[in-house]
Order: sequence, then C-alpha cells, then structure tokens
Amino acid sequence: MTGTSGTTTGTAPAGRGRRERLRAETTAEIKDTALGLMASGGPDAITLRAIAREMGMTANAIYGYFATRDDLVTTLIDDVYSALADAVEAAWAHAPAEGPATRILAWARAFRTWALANPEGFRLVYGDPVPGYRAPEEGPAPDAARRVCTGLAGLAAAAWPYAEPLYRDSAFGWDDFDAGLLDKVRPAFPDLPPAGVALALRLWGHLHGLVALEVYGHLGRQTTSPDKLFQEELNRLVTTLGVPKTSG
Amino acid sequence: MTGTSGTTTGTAPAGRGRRERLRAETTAEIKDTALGLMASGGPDAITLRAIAREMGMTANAIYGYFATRDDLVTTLIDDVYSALADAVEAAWAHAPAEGPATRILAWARAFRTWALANPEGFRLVYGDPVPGYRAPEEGPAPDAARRVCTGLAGLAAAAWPYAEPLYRDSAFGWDDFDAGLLDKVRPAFPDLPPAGVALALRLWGHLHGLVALEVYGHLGRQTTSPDKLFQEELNRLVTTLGVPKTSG
DNA sequence: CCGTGCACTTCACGGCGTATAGTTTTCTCA
DNA sequence: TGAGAAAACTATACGCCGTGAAGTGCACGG
Repeated sequence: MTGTSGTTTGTAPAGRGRRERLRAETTAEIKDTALGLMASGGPDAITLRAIAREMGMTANAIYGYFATRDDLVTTLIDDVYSALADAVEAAWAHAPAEGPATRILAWARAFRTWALANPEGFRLVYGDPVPGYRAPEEGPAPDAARRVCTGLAGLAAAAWPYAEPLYRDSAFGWDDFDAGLLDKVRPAFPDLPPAGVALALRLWGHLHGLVALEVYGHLGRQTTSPDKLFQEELNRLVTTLGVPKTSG
Repeated sequence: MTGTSGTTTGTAPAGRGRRERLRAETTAEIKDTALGLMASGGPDAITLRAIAREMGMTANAIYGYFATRDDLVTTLIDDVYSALADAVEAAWAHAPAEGPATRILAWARAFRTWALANPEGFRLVYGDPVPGYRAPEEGPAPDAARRVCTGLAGLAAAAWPYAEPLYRDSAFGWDDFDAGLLDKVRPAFPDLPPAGVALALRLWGHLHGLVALEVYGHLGRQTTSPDKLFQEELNRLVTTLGVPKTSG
C-alpha cells in the first residue's frame, strides 16, 4: 500500500512516481471491477463498457491501460491462475507432513475447494474464457500452468517410492514433455523419471475431470453427493498408488 | 425424401404435408449451417445473422423456427450430444466380445476419438457453449447425458465382477443418484449396486479430465504425446479395476 | 509560463440478439 | 374459384458490444 516510490524523497508524492502510482491504481481497479463482474455474471459479463460504467468512465478510457479486451482477459487469467497455483501450493506446504497420503489429499482437496469457490475463475482458466478469445503461447498463465503441473509432480514424486513398480513398463522419455515444464520439474524433483512426470499429468486429468464435470454442472445432474464421490475416488486413488494411508 | 404426405394422394405435393416438409427442411438447413459455422469458427461463430447470411435470409426469419438463439443452441447440443452417445454406444456394441477389457478400452477410445474429431462439439456439450447460455433441466441433452452415463455404467458393470472387492467400503446408496439416471441404469444392469454406479461416475471423471484437458489445449502444452498418456492411463485403469487383459 | 504528453471524452462504424410491424406467398375452405 | 386466414419472410429499430479516430483539458517538465 505505502508505495515504493523510487525517485523522490518521501511524503510529498511529486515527480513521475505519482503518475505511475495513479496508473497502477487505475489498472488494479479495472482488474478488480472485471473480476467482480465475472463473479456476479460469469466470464461473459466482462465487457469493457460494463467495467467503464461501474467505474464512471468511458469504455475507451480502458484502452489506455489494455490494448484490447483480450489483453485484459489475458491479464485476468494470469491473476486467477496464479491464485489457484498459490492455493494448492499453500495447501501442500501447510499439510501435516505425516506422509505422502496426507499431502496428496490436501493438494487435491484444495484444488477442488478452490474450483468450487471460484467456479467462474475455473471456467476462465480451463474453459472457453470469452467469445473469440485465444490463449497466448507464453506469459504468466502458462507459467502458472507449469506451477500447477509442478505441484502435481510433487504429488507424483511423493507417491513415486510406492508407485514406481506399477509404472515399470511406461514408455515415456524426457522428450515427451515440454521443455519449460521440465525446467521446473527436474530441478525440483531430481529423482523423478519421465514415467513419474507422466503420472503427474495423469493425476491432473483424473482430478480435473471430476472437478470440471462438477463445476460445469454435469455431475450434479447425476449424483446428489459429488463430495462423497470425490472423497472416495481420492481415497481409492491413494490406495491405487500404493501409498500407505495415514488419516482421513 | 419422398415425403409422407398424409392427406393428399401422391404426385401433386399439395396439402399441409408440403408445408411441413419445407419447414422441416429449412429447420434442418439452419441447424446444418450452424454446425458448419461452429466447425469452422468455433461455437462463438454461431450467430443468427451469420446463419441467415449463409442461407440468403434475414436473421429474423430464423425466429420462425427457433424462438431464440439459445433455443437453437439447445437443439444443436441435443444433436451433438446424441451423436456422441451414438458413437460410444456403437463402439461398445461393435467391440469384439473377448472380455470386459476390450470393450472398456473400445468405449474409452471412442470417447476420446470423437472428442478430438469434434472438439467444437465437445466444447458445446461440456463447456460454456455460447455467451450467456444456460442449459435447460430436461430435454434430449440430459437424456443423451444419461445415455452416456448408462454406457459408463455398462463399463462399470463389465468390470464389477473383478472390481467389486475394491469397493466394499463404499458408502453409496441409491438415493445418492438422480432418479432419471437410475431409471435407465438399474433395468439395464440389475446386478450393479450403488457403488457400481458411483464407479461409473468416477470413470466418467477420469476419462473426461484427460480428454477435456487435451481438447482445450492444456495438455498439449505440457506433453507432446497425449496419445501415449491416454493409452497408458487406460491400460493402468483396466489393471487397477482388476479386469484381466485380453489384447492391446 | 509555455509546450508537451497523457487521461479521458465524443463520435462513429459494424456486428450482435431481438421486438414490432408490414409484406408477400401459400394453403384452406365455402 | 375466389376470399380470407395463416405462414414465411422482410424492414426498421433499439440497445448492447469492441474498437478506431479525433478532440479536450489538465498536470507535468523545461
């Protein structure tokens, strides 16, 4: 809050710092307003005109901060995806280190909990964000995606001592994976072989499927207990991996 | 093609039958045009004006056939979802009956193959179809969803003789599931207990996750071999269920 | 104190869904 | 066969949307 001004001395906010600060504040307000609109009306409610209306501006004023609406959406995805990555990393870090099972369960539950608490954010990150939007190849969002994948690799690495015998016949090699992902994963988990990275992606698919079906309302039309389903499947998953259970 | 006229005699296409036939043809042309637009430009390309342009009409003419754009989209979803259900049911039916594993693999591969061949259709059915669209509670699409779930229940039923011991501690009861789903599943698979239906939904999540990540381009950014990943995970899944393998 | 640059507004264009009213074609029936 | 009803379709209009071009006013740097 008390800005890192940079050039000028202290109390008097003169100089170039002020303009930059105002600019940053407005940028943040635009993003906050957009996130608010998304929370109340879904990703489709993110329109430049609606944001401007809410802020008492003209829509075109936003073009001073974002070159286009897709740019704004990209920034939002970056933020939201990073928040998701933060959430699951925090859950992993704070889970009692009783054993792999506890941390794996904590990570997976955090993933689902975040998704159910931020369904619009989940759609923004993993679905069709907004009409006509196409995701860029690089930037913070792919970085966040790799953070999530790295977290998954952590799950795989934790389970690997137990699960390794089950994946002996895996035909995966390092060249089956994106270099940017391996740059993060291999230093973090040097003992994890390619088959272990593949396991991470399998876990991703496994968890993503149940959560996505639930967030998009498909699961809720078939069962009244998605909680139970997720919990049981999680226990089953841990068992399947050969990881010894610790507690529920 | 040679219409079922109804009232009038034969060659002369007079009477009410002709109008109805023309109406049905125009309706079909609208849907075909919409599907074509979706295939080329994604679900967002489905606009009444674009359809009308393509057909040499005014946009408002479509209102004679569909009350609103969402109605049209709903109809498209119905068709596409039914096509998906047809595809997986056909794969199941035509798979060599060597054993459960073969049929399970056939079903799962058909699901993924269809999704990759019709990515826009997959998005239409399982994602945010179009801005602001909200799915109706009943109609052909939910029916198709239940058909797919019933197919999944078939997988579960086929695996159940082997997998049953693994799910002894399942806490599911009949009241955990939608009545409409059970109306289809229980007559088809009388021996499948609630835990087996739950297994069907777990399988759904499992497969959906990998396929959805791939269709939406998230998986392809991490691995260059999604095929291999899906295939290995499928084998792993069958093994995990305790189903004896037959062939690749 | 003047000039420059930035934040912002105004106006405009084309595209969207859709409501209302009017027009043309087609079928029905006395 | 001809009048009337009904259906199919067009025309016009409204309020949304993203976005481009041009204009305005104020804060800043020299």
